[in-house]
Amino acid sequence: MLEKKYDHLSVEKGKYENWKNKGYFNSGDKSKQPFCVVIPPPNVTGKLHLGHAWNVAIQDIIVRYKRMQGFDTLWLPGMDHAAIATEAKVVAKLKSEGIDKQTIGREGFLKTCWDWTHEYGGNIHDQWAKMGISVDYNKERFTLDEGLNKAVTKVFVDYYNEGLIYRGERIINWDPKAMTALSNEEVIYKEVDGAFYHLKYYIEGTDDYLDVATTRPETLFGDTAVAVNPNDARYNKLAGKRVILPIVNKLIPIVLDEHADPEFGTGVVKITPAHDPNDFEVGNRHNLERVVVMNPDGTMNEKAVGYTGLTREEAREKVVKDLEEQGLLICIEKMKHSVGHSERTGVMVEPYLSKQWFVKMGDLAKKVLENQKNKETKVNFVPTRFEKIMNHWMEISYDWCISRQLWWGHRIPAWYKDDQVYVGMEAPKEEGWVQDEDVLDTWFSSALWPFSTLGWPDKDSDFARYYPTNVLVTAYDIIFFWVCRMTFQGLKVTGQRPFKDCIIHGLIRDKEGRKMSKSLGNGVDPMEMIDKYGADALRYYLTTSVANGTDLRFDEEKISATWNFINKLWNASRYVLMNLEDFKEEDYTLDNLASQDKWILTKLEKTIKVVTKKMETYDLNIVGSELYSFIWNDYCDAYIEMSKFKQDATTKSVLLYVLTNILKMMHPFMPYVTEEIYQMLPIKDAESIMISKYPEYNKKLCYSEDEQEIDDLLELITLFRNKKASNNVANDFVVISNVHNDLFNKMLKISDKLVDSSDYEGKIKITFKDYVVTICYDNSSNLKEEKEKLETEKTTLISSIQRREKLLDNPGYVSKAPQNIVEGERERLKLEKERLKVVEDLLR
RNA sequence: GGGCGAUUAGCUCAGUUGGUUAGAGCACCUGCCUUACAAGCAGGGGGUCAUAGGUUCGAGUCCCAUAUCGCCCACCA
Repeated sequence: MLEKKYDHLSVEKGKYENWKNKGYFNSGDKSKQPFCVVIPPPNVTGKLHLGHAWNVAIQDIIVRYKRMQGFDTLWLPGMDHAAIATEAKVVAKLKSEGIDKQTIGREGFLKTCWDWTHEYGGNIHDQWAKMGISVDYNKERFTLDEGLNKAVTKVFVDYYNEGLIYRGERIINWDPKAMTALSNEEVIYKEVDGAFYHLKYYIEGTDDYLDVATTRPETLFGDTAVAVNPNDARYNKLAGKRVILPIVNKLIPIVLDEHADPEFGTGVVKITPAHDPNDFEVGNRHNLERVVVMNPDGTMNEKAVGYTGLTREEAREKVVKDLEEQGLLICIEKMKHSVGHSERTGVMVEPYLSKQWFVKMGDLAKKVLENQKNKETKVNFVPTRFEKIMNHWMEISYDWCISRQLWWGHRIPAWYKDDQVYVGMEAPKEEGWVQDEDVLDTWFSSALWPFSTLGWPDKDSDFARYYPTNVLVTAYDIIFFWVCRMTFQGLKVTGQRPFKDCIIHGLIRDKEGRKMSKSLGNGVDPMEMIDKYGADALRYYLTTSVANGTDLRFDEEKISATWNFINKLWNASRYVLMNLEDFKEEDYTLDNLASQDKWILTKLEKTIKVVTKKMETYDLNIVGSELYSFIWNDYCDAYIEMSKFKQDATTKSVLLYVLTNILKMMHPFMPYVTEEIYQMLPIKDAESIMISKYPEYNKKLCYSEDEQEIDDLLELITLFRNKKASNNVANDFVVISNVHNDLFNKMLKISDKLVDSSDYEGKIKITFKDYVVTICYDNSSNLKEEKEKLETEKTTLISSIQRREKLLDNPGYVSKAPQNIVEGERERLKLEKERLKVVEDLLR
């Protein structure tokens, strides 16, 4: 016997370990169709937040559903070494112990990283277990494990040999705190208060100067020209002349270049090729020298004579002050402009000339765009609008800077000796070769995740069976970082898309709609919610509250409401089990079905049909509401109530049959509570609901006539209760009824109140279709009130009838609208006219 | 500057290829401890679907414009 109240703590205890030990999570049954999902690997040193909980809940629902449908499901778990994120944490930790990364050296540092990996990886396992996710731990991977390392290296080497990876000196985004290059995606632009510093660049041999406006005066040590637009009549005649670079007092040329916008600033722009991507291009066009004026840590280098060693910020202050003293500062114009910041360390990114490794994106991106035109082979985004995000990225794609000046990651498989470069799977045999110090962008390895984890490039691995994967689930903010890159890597390396469907969910926000963040302190720990309401409630709440692709405002009250829903299911099960105490397998029968039995079976089948359809399109929120209303309204409020008046073997069998199907459909959402109840059923088709068979729509169990009959009775019951309540009918009443249905009388508790006629003055006449039920009661004081209500009803009816008549008189409507719609309209008109007649009679 | 999304009940959100009287949860009002559940039951109130046009027999849904909010991308010397 179940406890009176659902207790999530006891229900969820021990089940996960049991499932895991029984091997239910494992893949590999070759007799079945494969279905594969790879988990978006969380950062190994991270802590799962609500977004992760949401993400894995969606995947687990899909995977459990497919597993119950008889697929050989492989949900592959794993974690990401998260190069820069982890390294930053380890560096900070070491620093707090007074240790510098350089002191312990590469080897010592990596050991610390691995220690952390093992420690934190365990935390993530614990959190996954609490969420109840059915991943195949036998297949777990880590982005830095041996197999993945091999895949990463192979892709690098192959690309290099094909000319798709090259090493070059370019302006890249430099993080002066982490002291590494970044990709464009790792830069976040923020509006900051800045200023235009107007400086005097005197023209050689004259007393005239050019007003050069810059936001970064400290970079003037790297200026190698000033540019004006060739069509700018104010300045173009100055081409070929030279100006005196302030402070440095060096002569630099005035060049004509389209980059200078006459409309912007003063129309004169200083060119610093080593510290600005646009200036770099200008420098290339005019063969200008590139002068790097900063050290990797963001301090000024020896080129900034007199400023060497100062930080960027200190240098700016001093430069401005010195310029002012020398009379070279015209003015400071305050303005707002957007400045790139490092996603990880938060510091201002320095555009920096540096030798790095790049992936040539042009052809790779084109391949994706081409493939997206093919319906059979494209990545299907859910919702579809997110495909545009990927396509846009492919259209504007620039070469991807993949080298990072870090230690924690995949070391670049390149070796140098004098001027020679060697790229290969193994180090060169001869003496004197030195390996590149850098590692790869963490996204380079995660881009290979859908196939590297399956054993690629080994031919006889899981790769052959499970690739391409079926579904990838991720939030929209990861499309640029990950989805785009997996797609082009998959297409290039394997010749196929990495996944067929890509489900995009939104971000979790707080109740006010703000993004959850550490700095705001508005984050919610999913584990706390699980302790409080259970994983089942959290999972259902997260996955059924909003449509795909939209953000979710976290609302604890809704989890609480979900808990109530589970409690409802729990108590319904409790009722069923109470009724089935002595029930045996041989008692089970679906013969001699009464109308209400047929009714609930029909509603069940309809629910199975829509649920299955919506599961296939990943509309989990619709599945959720369908199940909710079926369970609560149809099964609990109606069928269970009706079952109390007919407690034969058929009723018990139907109660059990429907409950079993409910539990199965709910199981992907609420694995724990459904398993708990399933285990107590007197008849079951599997040793665990996890591996039981998912319901299939069965048309044979649909009885539309009985469905209609009970629908009508329920409608009539509601009308009856409504009228009775709104007219304050006490217990002293009798009923004249033409509804000769015992169930109806019992539901309304009027079996002993039925009469053929009555002397009571109070009469409420309820009509619905052919049913006429009159409540007769002794309460003359209510007569006036009742009359008013009838008047209101009459007015409403008349206007509604007029509306319908007008509609049905419209030849366009009758000829063009679908037949069944028009028929329905006629039917309702007929009912309303009949009711109007009744109301008018009563008012007479 | 380009793009995307949102705008529906007091709040948070659904709303399928256009087709009954636009739904749910929470909140609210009324009455009930009816032996599955008071974290419940029964009944109820509450919306000119942001605004203005258009297409259509018919628009929350499709098209155009506008407003407000949010996000993404690009530029910002």
